[in-house]
Amino acid sequence: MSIRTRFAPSPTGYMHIGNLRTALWAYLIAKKDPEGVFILRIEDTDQGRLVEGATDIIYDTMKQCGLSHDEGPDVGGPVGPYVQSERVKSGLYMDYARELIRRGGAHYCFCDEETIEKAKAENADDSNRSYADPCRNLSLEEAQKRVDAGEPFVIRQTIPQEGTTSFDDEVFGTITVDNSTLDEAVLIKSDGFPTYNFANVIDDHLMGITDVVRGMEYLSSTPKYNLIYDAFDWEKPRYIHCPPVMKDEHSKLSKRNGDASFQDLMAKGYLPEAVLNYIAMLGWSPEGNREIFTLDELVEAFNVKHIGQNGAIFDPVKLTSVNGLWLRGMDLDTYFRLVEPYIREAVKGDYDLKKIAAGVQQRANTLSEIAPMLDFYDTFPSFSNDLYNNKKMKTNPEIALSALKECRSALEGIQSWDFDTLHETLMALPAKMGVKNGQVLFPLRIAISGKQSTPGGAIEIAEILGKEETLRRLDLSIQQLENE
RNA sequence: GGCAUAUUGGUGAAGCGGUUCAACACACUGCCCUCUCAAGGCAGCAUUCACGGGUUCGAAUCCCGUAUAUGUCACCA
Repeated sequence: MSIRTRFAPSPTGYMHIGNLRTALWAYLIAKKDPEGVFILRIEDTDQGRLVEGATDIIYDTMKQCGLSHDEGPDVGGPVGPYVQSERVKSGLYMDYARELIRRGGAHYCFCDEETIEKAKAENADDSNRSYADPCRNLSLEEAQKRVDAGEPFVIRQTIPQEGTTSFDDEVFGTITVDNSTLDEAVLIKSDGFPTYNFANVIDDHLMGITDVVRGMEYLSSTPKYNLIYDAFDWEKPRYIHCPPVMKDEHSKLSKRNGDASFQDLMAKGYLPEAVLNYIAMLGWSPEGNREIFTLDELVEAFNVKHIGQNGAIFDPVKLTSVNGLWLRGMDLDTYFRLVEPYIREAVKGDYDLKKIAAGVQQRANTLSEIAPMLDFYDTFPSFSNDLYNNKKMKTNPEIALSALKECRSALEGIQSWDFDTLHETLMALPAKMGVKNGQVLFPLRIAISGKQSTPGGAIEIAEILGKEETLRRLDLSIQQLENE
């Protein structure tokens, strides 16, 4: 049988990195199987927490990442609908809940909040169970009578008082718990909606999910879900519980914290591919030493056995490094197409943007680093002659002035203003003057850019600036030095 | 508090009882290259795997206890 996995977010806000990683892993696990199916299911049973537009963010994010689902609300599929609120309308969960009651796996409960609180308090001292529902002892006939009479009710799971329940998790191994520690949780709320606990199990079964991929916060409730599978006599799925993605040692990434969301990462100039690449490795490690993977390559390399059990701290610095690797690894044409708008942010003038892109490609780790590097093209910044002082280059304003004058006269005579000619002409100067390359080219670079550091050397910048502008700036800088 | 899970350097991590077992990457430091900054190359960076016991000829690797962290105990998912 082919693998079927699902990503089942609830539309309560935007996608944060931990969620995305779960989606990614679920995708990878499905796609590892050539016949595998990846499903998107929207879990919106909590009507109170729905957030306008949240579903679209989910679609957009998945799309940007290339995580395309084979079945889902927008693309359809054989086991729809794929939105839980729509499934509720068919009465499906209620039907299964009644069936569960018949099978002894659930019962009606009429307790109000007050009695629950009281029962909890009474139980607190002598029992591990936080809530033993008094209604579990009602006879079905009596309960049915009260339901028919219109009394408000919920349906709760009935848990055996004795024994243990255990299951195997692909990541955490065999987990065993005492039934006495399990809550008789609500399955159907008083508004008739199923809770996550119930809808999830029913949907996973009905949709033929073979591998349940989800956060490890569900680890302790999984035995309860298995009890439901057993009561229905259904085959249980494989479980892959994922360790959390942490913000720091103590706290998980939260939606509140802006920089943890996918959209914010995009806004900060990261590539979707790089983000995906990086987060795949939060809690998972590939077999060899390779670290850069495309989505398809991740499918190939991914292996559940290498998922770790520890929470992984999201490290923006490492992400930046991975992003830089992606950026530098692109061919110039692709890179240019991607980066042109970012260059345009800073450079309005009529320059060869592709040449500028080439200079920037080896230096920028994120897209948003690009514009600030390029501010000197449009406007020649004012700068202090102090910039010419550089110990390593063995330069100072005095050396700079003589070098600049030499450059000025050499540059003036150049007819065809291209890189090779420029290179040839300028490289001849240090030899002629009997100084080191840096003592000529460093001052030149400062003189025409006005900046301590630039994405490109003197020759590249002069080429891009053009003859007229280069000489203009050079004159200004020479003048500034002479006035000192 | 009960229950569950985990604990390798600043970070992600490899390692799964014994052939350098403490890989690899980020970060950091130094050097090289170099017309700046980057990039790239090279080197350094845990006598030690939370702590304490035990098992074993031999443990980061198995067992027990302690500590710590996270999760869960909702008519939230």
